[in-house]
Amino acid sequence: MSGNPPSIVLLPSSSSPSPNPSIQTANVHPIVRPPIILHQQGSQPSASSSIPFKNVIVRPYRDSIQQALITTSTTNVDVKPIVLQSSDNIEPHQPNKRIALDSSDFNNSNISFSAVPKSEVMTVLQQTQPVNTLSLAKMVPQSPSNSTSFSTLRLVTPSTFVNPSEMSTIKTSGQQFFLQQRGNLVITQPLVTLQVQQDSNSVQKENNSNTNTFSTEQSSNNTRTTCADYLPVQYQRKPCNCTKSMCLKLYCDCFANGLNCQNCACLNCHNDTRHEEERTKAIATTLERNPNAFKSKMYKFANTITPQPDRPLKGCNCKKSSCHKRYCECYESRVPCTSLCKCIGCKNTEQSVHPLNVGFYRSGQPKTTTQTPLDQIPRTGPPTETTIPNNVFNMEVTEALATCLLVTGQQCEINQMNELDSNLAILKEFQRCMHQIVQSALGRPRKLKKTKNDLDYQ
DNA sequence: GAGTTTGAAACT
DNA sequence: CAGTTTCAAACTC
Repeated sequence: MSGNPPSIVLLPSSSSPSPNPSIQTANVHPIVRPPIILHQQGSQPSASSSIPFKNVIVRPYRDSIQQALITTSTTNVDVKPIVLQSSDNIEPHQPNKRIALDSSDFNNSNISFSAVPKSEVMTVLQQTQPVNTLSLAKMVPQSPSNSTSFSTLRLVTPSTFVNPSEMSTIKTSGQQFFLQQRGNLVITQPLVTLQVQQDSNSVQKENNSNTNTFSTEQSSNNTRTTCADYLPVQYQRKPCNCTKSMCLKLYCDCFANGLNCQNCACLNCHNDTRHEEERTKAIATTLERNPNAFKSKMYKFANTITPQPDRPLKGCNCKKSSCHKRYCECYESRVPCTSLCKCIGCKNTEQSVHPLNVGFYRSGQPKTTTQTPLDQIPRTGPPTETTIPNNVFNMEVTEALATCLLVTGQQCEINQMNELDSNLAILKEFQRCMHQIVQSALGRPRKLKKTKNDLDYQ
């Protein structure tokens, strides 16, 4: 990912003298996690209102965070209010647009941030029942004329359970955020979304306004999120490491999958919202050259007896790997090579990947493989009318399932549902997904209406 | 962690 | 279309 050093600094353990007595120190175990934007706006700001919402995205990096930890552990840091750049750089709320800021964006602002007392953080947490959210800080407009409208800055964290007793608070200092917490550090993801609202009560209002929006579909009004945003870190796609392609070639997995780079270690990345125009051009160029680009090259449902629309568009061309290394795209996709392949000495046959892609796992599970519990479900024998095919629970299906469940859980949180109802909603969503997966795997038409079985759960 | 190998994508 | 180069990831040491 391209960009500047982080705007967020994580206070290290108690070995560092705290510059401010109110700042607690903590033993920090940085876990870089993907960003999640939980907050959703159900209503558009009125035209007359002046910037009712502002989204601020700060992009720290793992290495830089760790470096900052080292630095701040030995240095006294002057704590001053953090200063955002002029509001020109913080665009009015646009539900589907993110604004990426880096540390340089925080100069000469008319907005500053101050920490929220823990008691207030707790109060709001109790209001919103956030299992996945954490930390609030108040945004204090520097201009006295604006000071009447005290604003809330909400820091949204990954979908990790957060014990309220391990709460983080935000401290600001010059161009840095200080995030600190008792216990393990939670807010360490490379992309931290700060949502700024003008009205301190609007968190509550906003949640209330969303009570009717419970759905696994994301509203078009919502802050832009991707499926990957919601996935637990172990299921996230791999970050790319591109150095020369600007992530605008098919060399880049992110680009090839039609995704913006996120949490990547790439250099000079143009595969992001800041370079949308360039990215669009690159996509057009790539499609011109290869109309099948951005489509799955391998079939998703191997071994099915019914024709699949995602049969491989091309085969592999392996010469030395016997199609038994991840160099081989067929092997990587856990599907046997087909007549479309031009491979030499292929050992990635129908038998070798069946059942349960035994060869794949036994030949040494790659360290980066994102195997899910669902991948481990034994699946043997050819598919029949009543048995689902092998490989149904591939990564895409698993990710989609996990995403649906996470979205459901987050909607429950937003709607302030109690634990029991939340669990029930998630279970129902799981049932719905499983039913759809099985139906799809059996090649049956997608169910449009709920069955009696579905209704029994309600 | 550095260097090598590999095969897909890009280029000529 | 074929050959070559570039690229990023996988792999090895």
